[in-house]
Amino acid sequence: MSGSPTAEENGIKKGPWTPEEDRKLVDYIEKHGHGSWRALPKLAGLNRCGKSCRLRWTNYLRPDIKRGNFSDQEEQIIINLHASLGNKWSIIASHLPGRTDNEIKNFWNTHLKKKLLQMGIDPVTHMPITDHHHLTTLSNLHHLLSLNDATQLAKAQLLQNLLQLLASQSSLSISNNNVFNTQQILDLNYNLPIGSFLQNIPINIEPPQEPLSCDDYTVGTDGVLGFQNDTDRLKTFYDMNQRLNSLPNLIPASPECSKIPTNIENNWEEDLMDVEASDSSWKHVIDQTPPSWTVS
DNA sequence: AAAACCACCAACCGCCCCTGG
DNA sequence: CCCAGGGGCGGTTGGTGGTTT
Repeated sequence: MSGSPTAEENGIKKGPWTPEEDRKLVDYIEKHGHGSWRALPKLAGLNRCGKSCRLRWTNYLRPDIKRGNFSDQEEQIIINLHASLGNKWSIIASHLPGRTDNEIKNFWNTHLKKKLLQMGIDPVTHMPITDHHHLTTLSNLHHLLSLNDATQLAKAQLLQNLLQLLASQSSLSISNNNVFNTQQILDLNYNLPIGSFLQNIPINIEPPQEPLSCDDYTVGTDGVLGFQNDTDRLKTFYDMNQRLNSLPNLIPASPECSKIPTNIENNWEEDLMDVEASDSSWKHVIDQTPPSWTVS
């Protein structure tokens, strides 16, 4: 193949950066700014290409880079933003101070994608996966419960959808005035782990009688809190609840399958999968009804 | 204890788009 | 309109460290 020589052919170094190279790059940028990235390596005394310098600076050496694991809040923001923006990593990164697009992309590919798939959510569309062949969690349920008839499969499917709906955590919350409250939305979206939300999940909710009052909350400051979806979600939640309750009870696969979860917290979905399922265990999850949940 | 396997992540590559001259 | 440079993105690689066999 002909063409321009590769970096290595030009004697340009590749691979991991040494502390010495890092120091040179930082020193130069602190004194002169980066200017033209193409010109920088020579001026800074680095045997690297400009692009490598730029990536090293923006992804690692920049002073405002945040280190460490992603918080639940950051994770939720990424999921929410990805649902509305797709793979716009730089835009997503702009909502997470100190995080780089590359870091977010890696985190998405190694953690979040897997997590969503395990929850039965398509990481591309953020919609529940309906293809049975790809519903791994459902197949786990199937195996767990020894489901062998259409009714139980249907119930498991509905339950799975319900879990997905809860997992999508939504912005559902009701204030004393029966109006969604911004702080509640933010709490739910950004501050509370999913498990906390689950503990307040109502099941015997009434269907919305009319469109929710949500003029002020259509879109959050980051542009991701679409309220129409929340209304839809609430309706869907209600509908699934009705359908779920109308189906016969699940039958435990064996006597050992009758353990009842005593506490479902942050890792509630894992708990659900781990605990050998029984009707009473589902009921425990589903029947946690807050004192006053009405929507009008 | 050692090899094999796996998960994670920094870094790279090639392509594309945008912008300014 | 064309071109060059900068920057963004998807996909991938390779090193490292932890876990399993």
